[in-house]
Amino acid sequence: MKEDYNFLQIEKKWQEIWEKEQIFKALEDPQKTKYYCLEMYPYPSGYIHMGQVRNYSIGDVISRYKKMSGCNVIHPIGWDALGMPAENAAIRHGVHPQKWTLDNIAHMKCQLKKLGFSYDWSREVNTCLPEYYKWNQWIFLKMFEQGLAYRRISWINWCPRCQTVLANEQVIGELCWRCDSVVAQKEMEQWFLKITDYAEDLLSGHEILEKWPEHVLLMQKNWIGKSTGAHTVFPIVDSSKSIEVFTTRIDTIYGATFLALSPEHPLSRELIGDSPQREKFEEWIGRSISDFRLKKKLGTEEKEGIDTGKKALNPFSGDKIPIWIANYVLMEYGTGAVMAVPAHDQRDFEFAKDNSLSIKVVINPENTSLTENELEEAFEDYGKLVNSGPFSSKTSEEAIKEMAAYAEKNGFGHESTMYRLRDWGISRQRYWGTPIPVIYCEKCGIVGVPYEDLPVMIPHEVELKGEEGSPLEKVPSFVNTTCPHCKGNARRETDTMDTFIDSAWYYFRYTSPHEEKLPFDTKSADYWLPVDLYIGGVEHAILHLIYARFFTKILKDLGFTSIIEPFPRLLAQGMVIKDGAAMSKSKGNVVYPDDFVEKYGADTLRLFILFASPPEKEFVWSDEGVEGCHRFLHRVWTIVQENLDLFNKDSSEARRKNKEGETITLIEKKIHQTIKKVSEDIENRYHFNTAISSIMEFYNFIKKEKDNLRKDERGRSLLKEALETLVLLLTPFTPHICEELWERIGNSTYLIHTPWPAFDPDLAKEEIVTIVVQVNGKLRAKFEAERNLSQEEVKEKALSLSRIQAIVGKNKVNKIIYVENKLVNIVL
RNA sequence: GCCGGAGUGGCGAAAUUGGUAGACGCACUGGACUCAAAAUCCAGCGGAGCAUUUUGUUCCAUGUGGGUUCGAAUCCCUCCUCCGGCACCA
Repeated sequence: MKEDYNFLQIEKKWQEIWEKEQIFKALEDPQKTKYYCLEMYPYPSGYIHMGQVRNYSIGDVISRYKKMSGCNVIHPIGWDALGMPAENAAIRHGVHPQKWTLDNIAHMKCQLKKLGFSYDWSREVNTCLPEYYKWNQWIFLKMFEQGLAYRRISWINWCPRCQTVLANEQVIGELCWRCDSVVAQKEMEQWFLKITDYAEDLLSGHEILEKWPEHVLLMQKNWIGKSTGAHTVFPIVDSSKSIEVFTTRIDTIYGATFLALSPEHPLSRELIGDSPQREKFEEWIGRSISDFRLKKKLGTEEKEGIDTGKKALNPFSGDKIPIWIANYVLMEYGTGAVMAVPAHDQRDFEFAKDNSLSIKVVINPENTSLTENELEEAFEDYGKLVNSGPFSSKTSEEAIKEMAAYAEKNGFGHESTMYRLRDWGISRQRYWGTPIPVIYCEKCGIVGVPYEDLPVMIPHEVELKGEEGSPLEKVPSFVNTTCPHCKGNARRETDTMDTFIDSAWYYFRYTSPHEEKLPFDTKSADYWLPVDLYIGGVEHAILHLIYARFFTKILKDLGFTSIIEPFPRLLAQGMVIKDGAAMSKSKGNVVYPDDFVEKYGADTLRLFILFASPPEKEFVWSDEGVEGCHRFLHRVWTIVQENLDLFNKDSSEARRKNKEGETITLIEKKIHQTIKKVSEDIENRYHFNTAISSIMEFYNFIKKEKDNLRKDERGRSLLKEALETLVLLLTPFTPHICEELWERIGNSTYLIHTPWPAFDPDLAKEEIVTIVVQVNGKLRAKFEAERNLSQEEVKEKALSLSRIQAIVGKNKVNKIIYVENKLVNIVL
């Protein structure tokens, strides 16, 4: 009796069974090879979007494949549940952030379950629960003890109308996201994590990450931005003070015609001193700093400066050079002061031209000499030194080494390394985040909350209006506390942590999600970690992935883990595109998965997403493609249904071996070739699109051969084997339909516990190969030949072909190129 | 500006190590089934030409122009377009 493919019913049925039987529960088992498959956990925005469906479908293929291949797989999921959108919802709709978040999680959990992902839900992690964020606080305190968490004044975005700090993401084109006021820059005391201490580790760790996409490593490398050079001290004339600069081009130091300080440089104000134009200077410096902080303007802003009237002594040349304050010098890189070499640095060149400062050539290109008057732009390449005292005529490379050594010997400089990486500012004046566990006491200063008092709970009762600073400041019961040391009155820190902290270590928590004494159990973490495959959007290439690597290194230094890199293998998936743009609410081109699950089923949606393009590429959504995949699943369903009788009759006779003397049939070959191809595509390349296409080819082949095969006993047995293989190979992609068919053909095991089919390399080999015959590189003929025929035989055969003879004719054969089992190229 | 990545039929793509360009799917066209339609099944499907009863066969085609090679979508150089990252980092 033929039955229709009722996907809705089938998917519901198996999802319930899987859940009831808890077949995806991961247990530590030292006997088995573990496999940790991790996908980036979602923010509970309300709906699972297509990007996440793609992310999780990829992970599910790998997880299911690895399980069938005998690995002990951990495949967890959780919620990145703290963050701004919950607060915005509260401000706009008056719903409490916690309720909003938990409701969203409940809904999205349903969505994920309807897609049939093989998650171990017993390990679900939710970062907005005290059981989780308690450990953010715990780790923070450990870092605070080590001096890795510290407080300092820094610049933040400030909305003058709302009277509040804005995160960078809340500044939209220099305007406040809420009230459209122009955002100002303001200095505030903030908490920082000393990620810069780990700059070198983060960089050298790349060596282990050979299986990361190169462009991601490159982005991180640029972000860390290591450069080597030298520090040099320029004494200020008629003063006991001096100015230190960092340069990568100490070879150009004889060409330094002025120093430029950042307006924020501690000496700037002092150097202006009692200058007659002091007031103008003060105004300019104030304006310059905040202008300058508006990131958008960086690089486009006109270079401006003020002459302090003071001079500094170039320790190499003995020249007295003017000290300027210039808006193009960054305070937070290097020393906040630069030696300006207009002839060999384009920025200095422009500044010198605008301010009529002198220009001095000290590097010449090979075989040319430059003159100051003719320079139209700075010559920035390496070359040969001139006008550089004892270093003249050396090459830049030589001079860089020797001059740094000279400076060191004479006590005014030394070789040094700089990074662009900045310390991680984690303070947020926000409600829906992890409270920073610190208490301010007038007597005792900054005191960490004692471990036994953790967690510092996010207070439930709070007024969220989106105005005036941190919401927690206005909760007296939260703010007012006692000092753990002196028991006197004290004030609690009201800033909360950046939510990137939560995601910096959640994959540790998955390994022991119910651990109560520590953030995670070290033994469990040692068993499961590192993550064998981490899959996620390429948009997290820098921030999240650097923070997670940083936290792992800290946890290692604290002795809680032995791993040095959390994610040895990263699969950065491409974006989901529709109508030429990334799917996003603001673009209005979002397609929600639910409608498709309803209409075609989860299996179809998953198959389509995986089939459309390889994971690292962009995925272009098209409504029509879905139909094709749905049709394919229908066909698979039908062909198995039509041949159910095979499985009833001789179910005792499992896969049979070929008897002596029986030739290997095409269908056998196809079975083994397909298993090989699909396994390799999943295992080595993660190219699911080609894996699926070869399953489709396999189906087409079965379809064509089935009537023939049914004619004799051997054929029937092979057809049966082919159909079984078809179901097994499809399982990681479309698990529900496969589970149903697997049951219908008489199996009682879950597919996840069924071994992935193995291929026989001998059977997968082609015995007859097509040899291509080219003449002068152009395809002229083909013939079939036995595999591994000798070179002579193949050449002879190729030359004997009548077509080839006609073409070759009387021409002289120069040489013949031979590629084994592939081609012959006759060169005339 | 600097650093990456990509560009292949009408569309998504394939070609894994330099060796048959376009697998697989979508769309489209024709046919079968049907009173009819949908669904399904079968066949065709880069362009141009020649020949022809089909089987054939030639030329052109992987953004542009060059190069290396017996042979290039693949390697090298030029330019164009699109995407991503960084962006006064001394």
